Amino acid sequence: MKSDFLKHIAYDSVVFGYSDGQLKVLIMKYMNTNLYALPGGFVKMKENLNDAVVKGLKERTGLNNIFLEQFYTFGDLKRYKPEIMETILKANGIKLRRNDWMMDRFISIAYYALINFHEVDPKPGFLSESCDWYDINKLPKLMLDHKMIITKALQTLRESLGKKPVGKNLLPKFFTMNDLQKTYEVILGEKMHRGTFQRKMLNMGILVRHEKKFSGGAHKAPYLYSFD
Amino acid sequence: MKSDFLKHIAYDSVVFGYSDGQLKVLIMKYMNTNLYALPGGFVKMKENLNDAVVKGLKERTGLNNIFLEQFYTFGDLKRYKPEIMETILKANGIKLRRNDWMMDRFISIAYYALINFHEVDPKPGFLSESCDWYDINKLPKLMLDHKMIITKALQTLRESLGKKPVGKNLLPKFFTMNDLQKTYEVILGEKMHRGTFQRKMLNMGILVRHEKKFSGGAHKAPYLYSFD
DNA sequence: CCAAAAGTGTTTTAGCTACACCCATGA
DNA sequence: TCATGGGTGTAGCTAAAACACTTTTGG
Repeated sequence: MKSDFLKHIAYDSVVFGYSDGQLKVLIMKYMNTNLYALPGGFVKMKENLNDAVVKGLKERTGLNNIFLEQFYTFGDLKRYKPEIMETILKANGIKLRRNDWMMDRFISIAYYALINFHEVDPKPGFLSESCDWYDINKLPKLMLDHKMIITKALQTLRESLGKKPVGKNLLPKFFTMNDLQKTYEVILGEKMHRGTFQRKMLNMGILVRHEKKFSGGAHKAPYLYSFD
Repeated sequence: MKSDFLKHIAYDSVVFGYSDGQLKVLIMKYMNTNLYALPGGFVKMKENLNDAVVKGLKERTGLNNIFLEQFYTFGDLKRYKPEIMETILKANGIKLRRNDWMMDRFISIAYYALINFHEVDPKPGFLSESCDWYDINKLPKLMLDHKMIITKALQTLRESLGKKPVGKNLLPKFFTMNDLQKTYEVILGEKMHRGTFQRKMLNMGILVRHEKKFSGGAHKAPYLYSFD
C-alpha cells in the first residue's frame, strides 16, 4: 500500500511531432490489452512535478532538452475508472492488492511537448507494448479523457503559435520557408497565403537565412533558414 | 490519518476585485499567527476539482456565479514546508498526529477569479481570523509561494484582457467609460489614450449605452454603459 | 462664462492581404 | 524553353493611434 509516489497525482504528456506534412502525437498501448493512452506517469515523493515529467519524456524519447509546457489540470470525478487499471494489471499477471494506490482516483496535470520527429525513436515503458506516432486526425480510441486532453493541448498550441517560435522545436535545424509554412498550416488546420506568410516570419526577426540548398526539383532552389 | 480529502492535493484562488482605482486581492490570515495566505482548500474524495474551488469561493464571498479560471499547477518540492502547517495547528491548540495528512507534501492547483468588489463581504474560514482585501501593490508577506502564484495570476489576467470581457466581472452592472478604462489601466499598469480606448471598446460591440447619469462634477455628464 | 471631462471627426501610421511580376532551376 | 516553385515590389484595405475640436455640465 505504501509507495514511493504521491497518491492521487499523475501527469500526462501530449508529445507533438511534425513529419510528412502531418501533425503527429505519441500514443502508447498497454500490453495485452486494447487500451491506448497518452504517455504519462507519477511523481515521486521527493521530486519536483516538472522534473518528473521531464524524466518521463526522456525515457520515452531519449531527448533531454524538450520544449515542454503545462497547460491544464484535469480533476473531474468522471476520470475515475478503477476497472480500467484493474484490466491492465490483470492482463499482465500483476496481483491486485486491496487499496492499491494505483486503483485510487487520480488528478492529472497535462503537459504538451514539441519535438523534432526525426531525432526520436520512441520507446515503450513499463506495462506498455508500444509507443508510436499517430496522425492527429487518425487517432485510435483513447482511454479515459485522453482524447479531450489532446484537444485542449492542440487548442493551447494554436494560441501559442503567435507568441513562441513553435517551428523551432518541430523542425530540423535547417528548413525551407515552405517547410515552416506547412507546419503552421497543419497546426492551424488552414491554408495560408505564401507571400504574406514569408514576410510575416521574416519581419519577426527570429530567422536566419543561409545559403541555398540544392532542391532537386525543377524550380528555383529555396533558401534554408534556421532560428535565431 | 484517514480523511475525507484527497491527499497531496490543494487548490489556491487569487480573487481579484476592483475598487477605488486599485486592483485588490483577497488575502486571509491564519488565526493566532502572522501567516498570510491565499484562500484555498482541499478536494473531497467524491468531488470534482472545479466544484471544490467553486464551493470554497462561495464560502469566502457568498457569491455563486463567479468568473473562475484555472491557470497553473504548482508542484515544486520547495513548497513543502511542514513546519508552517505545524505552526498553524499548534497555535490553535490542534493536536498533531503522526503522519497527519495535512503535514504531507501538497501540489496546488491555482485559479483566479474576478468579482464585483461591492457585492462581497469576505468571510474568514476555518483556522483563519480574517479574510480581507489588499491592494495588489501593498500585499503583506505571504507564506510559501503564494506571492509567485499572484504574480502568475496577474500575468494570465493581463493576457486574457484582450480576449474576455474582464470588465464585466469586476465592475458593477452600470459604469462609465472612464471606470472601464481605469480598470484596464490598473490591470495593465499603464495609462491608455482616452479616445482610442473608447473607440476600441465600442467597436467590440459588447457594450450597451444607456441614458446619462448625473455626474455631480463640473463637466459633461457621461453615459452609463453595461455589458451585452 | 469658465474649467473640466466627455464624445467624436479627421488625419496619420502601421500592418496585413492579395496580386503580380521576375528569378532560378531541372527536366 | 518550359513548367514549377521561390523571392519580393506594390497597391488596397483595415485597424489602431494621436490630435484636436465640439459639447455638456456645475460652479
